Amino acid sequence: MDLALSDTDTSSGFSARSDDENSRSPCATSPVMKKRRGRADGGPPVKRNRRVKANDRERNRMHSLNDALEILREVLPACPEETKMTKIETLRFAHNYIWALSETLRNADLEAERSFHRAEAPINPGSSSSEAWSCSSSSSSSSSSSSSSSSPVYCASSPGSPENYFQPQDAMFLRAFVPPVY
DNA sequence: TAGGCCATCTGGTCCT
DNA sequence: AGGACCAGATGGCCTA
Repeated sequence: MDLALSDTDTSSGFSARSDDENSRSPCATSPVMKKRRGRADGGPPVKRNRRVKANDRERNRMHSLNDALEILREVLPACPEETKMTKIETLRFAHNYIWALSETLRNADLEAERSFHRAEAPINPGSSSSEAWSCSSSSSSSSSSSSSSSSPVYCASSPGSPENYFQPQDAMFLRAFVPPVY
C-alpha cells in the first residue's frame, strides 16, 4: 500500500523511464539515488513520505522537460553525428532557427509581392511609383529594418545580417547562431 | 585540476 | 492538503 517508499527505494524511487534516462545521463548507472541531502533521518515519517513523493514528481517533471528538449533537438537541423547540443544551446538554436525561418518567409513574401507588381505594371515601365515601390521594398527587405524589426530585441545581435542566413536548411550555418543569443 | 553540464534533492511559493 | 513550479545546493562525469 505504501508503494514501497522506503527511504532507499524512494528517492531512488527509481521511476518510470530509467531506460531512457540511463542512456542519456552519463552518471546514471542506477537511475536516481545519486545524492541525498538534508536530514539524515529524513525527518518525521509522514513528512518524509511526502517529500519522497514530491521528489518523484519533480524527477518526472524534469524528465518530461528533457523529453521535450529532446524532441526539439530532433526537429532542429543538426548533423546526427554531431555532439549533442546542450540544453541552453538547444534553446538558443531553436530561437534563432525560428527567427531565420520567419525571415525567410518574410523575404519570400516580399519577393512575391515585388514580382507581382512587376508583372502588373509592364505598360509604363519607367513609372515613378513602381520604382519607388521596388526601391523601398528592396531596401527595407534586405537590410536594417528586416533584421531589427522582426527579430526580438535580445536576438538582434546574434543572427547577423539577413543576407547571410538564407540557407535555413544549413545546419552548420545555423548552428553558428547559437552562442551569442540571450 | 578547473570549469561546464547535468541529475537529483530540497524547501519555498503559488494554485487548485 | 496536495500538486506544480521554481531556484539553490550538491555531487558526479567529462573535457581542455
